[in-house]
Amino acid sequence: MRVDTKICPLDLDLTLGCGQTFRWRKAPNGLWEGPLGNQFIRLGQKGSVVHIEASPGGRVVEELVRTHLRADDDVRKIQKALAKDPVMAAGVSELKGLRIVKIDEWECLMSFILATYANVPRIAKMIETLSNRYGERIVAGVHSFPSQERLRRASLAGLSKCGFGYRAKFIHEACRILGVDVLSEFKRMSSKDLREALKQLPGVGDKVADCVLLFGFGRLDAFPIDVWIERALGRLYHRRGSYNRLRGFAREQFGPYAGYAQEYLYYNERLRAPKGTCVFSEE
DNA sequence: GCCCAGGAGTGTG
DNA sequence: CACACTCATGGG
Repeated sequence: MRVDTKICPLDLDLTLGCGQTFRWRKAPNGLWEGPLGNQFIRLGQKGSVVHIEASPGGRVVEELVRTHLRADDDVRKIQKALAKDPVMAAGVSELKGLRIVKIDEWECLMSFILATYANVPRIAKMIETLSNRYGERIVAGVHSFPSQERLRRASLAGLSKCGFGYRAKFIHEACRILGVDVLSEFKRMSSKDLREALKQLPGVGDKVADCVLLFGFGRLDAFPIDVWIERALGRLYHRRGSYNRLRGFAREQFGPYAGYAQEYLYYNERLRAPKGTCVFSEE
């Protein structure tokens, strides 16, 4: 199976390797591997074509991958809109194929509760531990992300043995609070109301809420601010201050595609800047 | 050993 | 509103 990316650029390495998703691994043979829903997926890219393998096989895999990679986003239009900002204009040229990922709402919420104050490798490890203990086996050594029903049955004592630290309690309490159909109700809410609803949950503050809005619910105007984004805004835009202050600046500066701007800044600040070749430049 | 990490919760001024 | 402190723990 294949997804043609000729119409609009899509770069698997940029998209799956930039830290916005935690379960994909690049195998030594160059293929990206990971669980997606209840299937184990392998993705490879040759030029403008993405090859898909799934086990167990299914007919809806391509649609699953297309949704996950947001293959229908018109990133050229998005980058053109963002390029009215000179910093963006100078920096997006090598990130044309970087796309925001669309993660399952439940998986995204739990993942970013676990992600608080941890680095990306550790987050990936925690999510793998959670999946191995509470998810269902897909193929040898790979488990799906645990469903609401299964995770709700997890005891605090069990979660506390997973090496999550104080996050174990947040996961446990969030599972108790969330009803079965709450997430489908969330999907119909405005971004503003959804953000407030998410922040009611234990372990969900401004940053986690914005991550879940962006990566889980596909609200492209959300602008999560972590330590890397805070640095980038200070370094490139000379902006500092509270979360809400920075968020206000981002909304005004980047508009409805602030989420994409955030991902470009994040990639540059966390993955590119240490190498010394900054894509983005000051002024 | 150190410092840091896709922070949140709580209390205080 | 802002800041200060605490919370557990693994990676570099």
